[in-house]
Amino acid sequence: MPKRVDHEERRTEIAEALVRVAGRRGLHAVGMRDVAAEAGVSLRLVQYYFQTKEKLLLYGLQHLAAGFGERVAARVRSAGENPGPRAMIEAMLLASLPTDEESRTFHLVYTSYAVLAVTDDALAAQPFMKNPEAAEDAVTALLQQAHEADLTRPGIDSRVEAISLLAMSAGLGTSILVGQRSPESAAAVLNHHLDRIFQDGGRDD
Amino acid sequence: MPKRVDHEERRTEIAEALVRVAGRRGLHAVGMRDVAAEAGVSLRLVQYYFQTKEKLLLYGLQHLAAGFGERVAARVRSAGENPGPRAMIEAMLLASLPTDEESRTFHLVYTSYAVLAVTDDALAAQPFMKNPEAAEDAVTALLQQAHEADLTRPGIDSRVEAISLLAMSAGLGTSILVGQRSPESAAAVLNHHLDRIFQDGGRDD
DNA sequence: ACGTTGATGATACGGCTGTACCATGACGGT
DNA sequence: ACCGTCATGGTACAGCCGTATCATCAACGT
Repeated sequence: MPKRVDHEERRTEIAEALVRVAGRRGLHAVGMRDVAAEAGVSLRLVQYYFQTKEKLLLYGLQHLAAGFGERVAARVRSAGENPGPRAMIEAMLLASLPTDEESRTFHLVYTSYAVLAVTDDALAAQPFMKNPEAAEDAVTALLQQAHEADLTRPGIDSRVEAISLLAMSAGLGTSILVGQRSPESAAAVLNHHLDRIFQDGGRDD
Repeated sequence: MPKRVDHEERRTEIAEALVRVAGRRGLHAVGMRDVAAEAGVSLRLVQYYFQTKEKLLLYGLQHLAAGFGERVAARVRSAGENPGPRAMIEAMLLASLPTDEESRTFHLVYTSYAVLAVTDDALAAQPFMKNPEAAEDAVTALLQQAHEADLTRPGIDSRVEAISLLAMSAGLGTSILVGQRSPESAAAVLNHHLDRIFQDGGRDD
C-alpha cells in the first residue's frame, strides 16, 4: 500500500481547512471543492475521508467545539496557579469573546452552526448545546463556592447569575462579531458585572 | 395596461413570503422558486419586482427590521398609559425574546442575516446594526431618567446597564431559539436583573 | 381605434454542487 | 514475486439555482 496514512490526523487537517474557509467566506458558502483546495488535497480525498458533506460538517463542528474547549481551558490555566473563583470565571468569559482572529472565526462559524441547527435535524441532534450547559454548571459551581467563602455580595443566586453572565457574554460576543462593539468595552462591561457580584476584588489568594 | 398593480404592496407580500420560508427551512435554503411558490406567484414575478436575489434579500431584511420595530412599539404601548421606566424597559426586552412563533421566526431570520453580514459586504453595508444602537440609546435614556427620579439603586451606570441588559436579552433569545432555555426562565432572569437595578418595584405611577 | 407600455407566463441556459464511477500507483503479507 | 488492498487522481452525471429571453394579454392615452 502507499504510506499508510493516519486517518484521524488527515480528517483533522481537512476539518481545519473547512473551518478556515468557513470563517473567511461564511459557512453557507463552503463547498467540498473549496475545502479540498484549502486543505491542498483533491476533491476525491475529501470524499474519501468523509463520505458525504453532512458528515464533513458534523465532524467540523465537533472539531470546532473541541478546539474551543481547549482554548478556554488553556486560558483558565494561565490565570494562575490557584486562582480565585472570580479570576476563573473572568478567564472563562473573556476567553469566549471574539478578540483575536482565531476566536472570531470560532464565533462566526459556531453561530452559523447554531443557526443551521434550528432548521436542520441532523445538526439539532448533535450535542453541541451540551457545551453551554456544562459551562453553566461550571460557573454556577464557582459562584456557589465563592458564596460559601463569603466572597460575594449578599443576595446572590448562583444559578441565575451564572445564566446571566453567560448570556451576556454570548450577546456581547455577537456584538463584537458584527462590529457593534469593541472587545475592550465588552470586557469592561463583563468586569463591571463581576464587580457587582463579588466583594472588593473577589480575590482570596 | 392590466390592472395597474401597487408595486410596494406586491413587494411586501413577496418579502413576507421570503421571511416565512426562511423561518421554516432556514435563510440559507431559500431560493427564488421557493419564495415564488410561497407567495403564490410565478418565478418570473419575483424577478419582475426584485430584479436580483440580492435585492430581494436586502428588502426582506428591511421589512423584517421594520416589522420588529412595530412589534416592540406595540408591546410598549400596551404596557399602559404612562408606564414607569422599568415597565417600559421590561416591555422592550421581553418583546425581543422569541416567545411565540412569529418572534421565533424573526429571531432566526434576523440572526441568519447578521451571520451573513459578517462575510457579505452588501449586507454589512446595510444599516441593520443601527437598530441595536438606537435600542441602546433608548434604554440608557430610560435608565438615566429613572436614576434622576431616584428609582434606581445607588451605583448604577446607565449606559453600562443598558448594554448589559440588551446583551443579556440577545443571548437569552438565542438560548431560547436553540431550545436551551424556556421563554419563562429567560423572562425570570431578566426580571431578576431589573430588580437589582431598580428600587422596590421601580413603579412611579 | 390602435399602438404603446405595464404585467405576467413559460422556458431555456450556463454554472455550480454533491456524489458516483473508473483508473492506477504504492506498499505489505505470504 | 505477486496479489490484494489502501490511497489517490481524474472525471462524468444529474440536479438545482439565479438569470435571461421570448412571448402574450390587457388596458390606457391620444
